[in-house]
Amino acid sequence: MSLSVDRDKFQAADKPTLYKQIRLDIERRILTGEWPPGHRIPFEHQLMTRYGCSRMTVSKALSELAQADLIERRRRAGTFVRRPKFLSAVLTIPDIRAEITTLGRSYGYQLIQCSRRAANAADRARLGVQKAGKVIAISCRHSADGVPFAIEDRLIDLDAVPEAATADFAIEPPGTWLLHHVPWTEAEHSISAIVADSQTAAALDIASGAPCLVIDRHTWRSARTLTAVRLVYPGESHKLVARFKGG
Amino acid sequence: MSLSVDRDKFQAADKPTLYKQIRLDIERRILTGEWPPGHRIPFEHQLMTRYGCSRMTVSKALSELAQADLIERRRRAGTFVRRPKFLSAVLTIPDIRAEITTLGRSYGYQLIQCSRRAANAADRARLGVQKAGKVIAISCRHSADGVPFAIEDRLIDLDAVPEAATADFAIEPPGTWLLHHVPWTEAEHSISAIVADSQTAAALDIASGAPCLVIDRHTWRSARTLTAVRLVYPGESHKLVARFKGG
DNA sequence: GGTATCAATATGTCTATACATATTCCTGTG
DNA sequence: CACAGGAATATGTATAGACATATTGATACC
Repeated sequence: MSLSVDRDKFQAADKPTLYKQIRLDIERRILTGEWPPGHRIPFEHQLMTRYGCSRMTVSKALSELAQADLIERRRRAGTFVRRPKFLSAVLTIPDIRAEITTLGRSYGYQLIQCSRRAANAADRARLGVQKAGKVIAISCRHSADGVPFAIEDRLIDLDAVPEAATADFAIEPPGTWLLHHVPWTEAEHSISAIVADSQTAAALDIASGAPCLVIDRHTWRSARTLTAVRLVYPGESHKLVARFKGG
Repeated sequence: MSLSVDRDKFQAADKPTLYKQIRLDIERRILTGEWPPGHRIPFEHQLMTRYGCSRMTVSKALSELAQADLIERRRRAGTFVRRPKFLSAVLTIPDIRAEITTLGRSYGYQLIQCSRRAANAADRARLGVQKAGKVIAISCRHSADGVPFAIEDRLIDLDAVPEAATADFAIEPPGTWLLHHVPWTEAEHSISAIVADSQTAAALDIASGAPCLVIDRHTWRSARTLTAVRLVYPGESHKLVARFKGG
């Protein structure tokens, strides 16, 4: 029986070796905006005199930053801070409201239910937390041009996200609010298919027994659960598309 | 809606330098399941004799894999394939056979139909190619412990993949064969939900009208279509999981 | 002015070597 | 047998040097 031995990779204070110090130093300058996107980072031979080490060492630091997509290295030209990377936007959590409005369609939102309560056993299981705390449970519906687009059933851990108590989910969809107010570090999508029961069918205005695509999303910040949400989409009219490179 | 994963990084194909070849070789073994999670990767000095290079070179390949979280390196103990595979199903091309066998279940495969023909209009539309060429059309079924796992309906462009003419798809599943023989550069997954028609239901041994998860995958090499495949999974037993980081 | 050519230059890869460091394994001791 | 401590070992970091390669920028030529 292990009490969830979770090796905290954020606190794991690596021994500050030289190349790691260099990497962190440059990373800090980028993240604080001291070196904005497009900025040219000092040449390797300048960095080696600055840090008093060999070129291989600064090269190792820069290589890791390049692999993490924070910088871009171009022969002869130099090394540059990358523009806001698309990869993260790509793997980011979609904001349904933005998704619909950017397609030029009108977005509609109805709050079905919103309650605040102490977490019961089912809530704790769904959030994957041990001890009881307060949660907000929300049911709502998104629509595009008046046609139901998705129904959402969400649980927010109020201990992890106390600010959520002040949000008005009758006006702003919880997903949109969270995206704008709460930073997250990890997320997991679990995608499956179901057939609509009568209640779901009524909410989505489809036939009972029609296929639906389900996304169960769990979101964390530093190993702490923030929210769990289930989104149900009419399965014939919606598709998830993922395009990627490999080889 | 889109989970729109577009990892487009300008360049087409990196020059295959030695350390990159090593990295890709190991990556392939991990992703195809040849080296399952927990497997200990050969020691660095073994890899340097295998690839005929210095330890620094294999170390660089391993370091990048470690940064990508595919492997874990432990001093004195060795290097191991990591258990939680990041960005699994949705963002990689899973080898169904490996997927099943690494879970310790027995893999079963039945070729339902395999024909070779000149591409008709429907084939061209599905492959997204203009001119007619030869194609291989395959229908088959995968099962785990004797229970149907997925049905597969695939089209291979023989002009792009002439080696496929020599493969025996009665023995080896086409997905597995392709993964081991044909390098790809881009792929797109389109995920949706359907209800099983009577034929699908019979093939998957589920009730007619039961939900199914569908993956339509299109694979290219340098903008040239290689294959298009539709995989149908029983929707209640199977889930696609995508785990990712953000902020 | 436009263009082909070439040298300069910054990054990219690789080697051989050295020592540091964390773990495991083994061994001697109580 | 338990345990402390040392030897063995695989990875981790760092060095200097060498050559490769892509791209820029200047130069010469038409």
